[in-house]
Amino acid sequence: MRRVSIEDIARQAQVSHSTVSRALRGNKRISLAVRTQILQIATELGYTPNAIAQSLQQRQTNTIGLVVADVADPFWGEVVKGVEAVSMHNQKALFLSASQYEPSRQLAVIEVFHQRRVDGIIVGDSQLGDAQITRLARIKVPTVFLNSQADHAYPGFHAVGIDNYAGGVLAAQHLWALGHRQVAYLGSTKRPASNHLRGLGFADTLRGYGLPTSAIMTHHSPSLAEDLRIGYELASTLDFTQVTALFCYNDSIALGALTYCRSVGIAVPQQLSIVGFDDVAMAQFSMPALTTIAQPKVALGETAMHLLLAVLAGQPTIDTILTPTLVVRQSSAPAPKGTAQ
Amino acid sequence: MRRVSIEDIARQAQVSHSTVSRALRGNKRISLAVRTQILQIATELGYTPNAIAQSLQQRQTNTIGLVVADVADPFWGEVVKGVEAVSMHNQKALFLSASQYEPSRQLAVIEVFHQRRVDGIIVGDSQLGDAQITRLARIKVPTVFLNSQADHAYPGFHAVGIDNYAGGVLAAQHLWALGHRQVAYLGSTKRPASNHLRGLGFADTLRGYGLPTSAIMTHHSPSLAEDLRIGYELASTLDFTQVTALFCYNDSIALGALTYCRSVGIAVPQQLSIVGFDDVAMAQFSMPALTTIAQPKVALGETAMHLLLAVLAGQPTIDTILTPTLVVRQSSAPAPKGTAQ
DNA sequence: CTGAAAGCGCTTACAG
DNA sequence: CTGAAAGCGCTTACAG
Repeated sequence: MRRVSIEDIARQAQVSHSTVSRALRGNKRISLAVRTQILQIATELGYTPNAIAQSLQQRQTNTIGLVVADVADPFWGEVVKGVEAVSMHNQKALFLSASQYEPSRQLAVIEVFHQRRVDGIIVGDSQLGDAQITRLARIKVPTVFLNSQADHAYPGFHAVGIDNYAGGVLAAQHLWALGHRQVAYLGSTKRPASNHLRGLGFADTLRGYGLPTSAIMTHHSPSLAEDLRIGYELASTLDFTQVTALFCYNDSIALGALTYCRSVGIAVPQQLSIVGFDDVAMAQFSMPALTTIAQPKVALGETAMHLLLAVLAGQPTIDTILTPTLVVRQSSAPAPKGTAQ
Repeated sequence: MRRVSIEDIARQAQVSHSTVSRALRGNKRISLAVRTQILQIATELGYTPNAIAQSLQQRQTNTIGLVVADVADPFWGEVVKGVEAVSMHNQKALFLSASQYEPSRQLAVIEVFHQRRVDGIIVGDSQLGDAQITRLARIKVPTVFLNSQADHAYPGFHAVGIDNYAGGVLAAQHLWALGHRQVAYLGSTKRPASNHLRGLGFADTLRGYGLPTSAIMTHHSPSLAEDLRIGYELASTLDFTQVTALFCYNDSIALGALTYCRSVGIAVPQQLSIVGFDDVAMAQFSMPALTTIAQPKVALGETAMHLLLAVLAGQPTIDTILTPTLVVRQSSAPAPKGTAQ
């Protein structure tokens, strides 16, 4: 059951396989007559070029590798969508692999991608450490980091991300303006860097307004459960006489917290305001609809892919930090009377 | 910037590249001495085998292509997760592409996968027509259909899916037992086959109980918007004096409908019961939590991949239809007084 | 135990 | 305008 190759076409057309190759690639030096003949035989035979052979010969596979921590995460689903769209549009095939938030698996996936000689790699939520980065540098595959979770930048590599700190600032400004003076941040342990920055932007800003650090609580769960559940459980540990507003690492955590509150009769936003992050599809459909710090998710994926394409094309590039925006919906409202200082 | 090849290793080790190849693959006919020496040089040089060259030579790429309609769909996110896990575990790399519910793009993606000589393909929500199937048959790539949306089976191909009709039956039984006698089905135009079967199982069962067809409404939206919005909009067209229960194509549509109901003050489940399909993560966290027909989403993906692996291994296989289960939560309750016949 | 040779399916510089 | 040759980086049957 051999597949048909240019050799087969050549035989039928009584020409050399070189000529077939040229005709197929639209080389104008082949006479129109033989070119059309070859094209016709090719369709008759149901010929499909072998991209593997082309890749080997051209030392370029037109293939991109994408590694994300979790494919089923609603945020990453949108990001992958953006990456895939641009990838497809530029005739690059996309390899997808999940790393489950494990740094060792991130590198393992990258090694596999390299074996397959992908032209470039996009890694989401990178937690690669120095040793792993050294190895990556040695591999010399153009790489762009998407929302890196490393504690420092990776010199020599490209990155696109969101301004997490600015997002935290936005949440703080919003909640402060509504009169909230006792707040909590529900964070995510799985994503150390963005978690830290969101919480920091939030706390710094409130402290800047004069709020004592003691009025800003921070809660993290070591659990590896899904975010909705983490949000629910974190909320259940809260002392609601001490907080009037919650800022959550992301919408899933916020939605989980919201569900807990409703289940125990805490009115949102009358008694408690909740602000999420990401603006996933569900944020518009919760009751109340979620106030959130929106990330341009699809654009983030598109931007990362465009950056990578530019790198591959040898063009000069600059890293991109997109800016989040505040989307006010119904889960946030003025602090309940008597709580403001 | 050439990468290091077995040729480079051979030169350093003063042996032929054949010997290097053998040593690297653990061929026991190579003496231990030279084998260790070669292995060491390989690591020193940072050698990574070129899978492209191996693929060409072995006429097998250890690569699988997966085409789904929408990566960001919460149901498919879970399914992809299952496919990816099994794929990774069996050292197959996974190509991912989105078809946006367009049959022409499904085939286009398949053609690209074939060019790249994937060993097998999994296509989700297939809407391939006869002409396209003819082409696919000609390509002769082992293919398994995951939740096919074609109106008839594809003879000669493999399939795994859920028993949609049985799911509709489950919903009907549940709602009937609760005393509902005026119901509506909120369907999905984007997935014709499963939509039809879910609605049919639902309606057949109720008719079997003696409910007149006029008491079973069906609503579809031609919109290509996201499911949450479709559910919201479909719900807004309902005459709630004529329905006490809703069965929705999936959880997203159900969640959208639920949001609409809450926004206009219709109490769920007191005035209206809602049953979804899929049991996505969010179903447990809506208020009220959603009663739904659960699909084993990750298992569906895993099963499809296992089936494909069996086909590739030349083992005998049988198509699999998984059975959905009813998960009762808080969005369904006895029909309000006075509505039962 | 090891090497020389052929070949996987292409592309392209070099001749003619 | 077309062909013969080399080569991309491997694997493996055939000799020795």
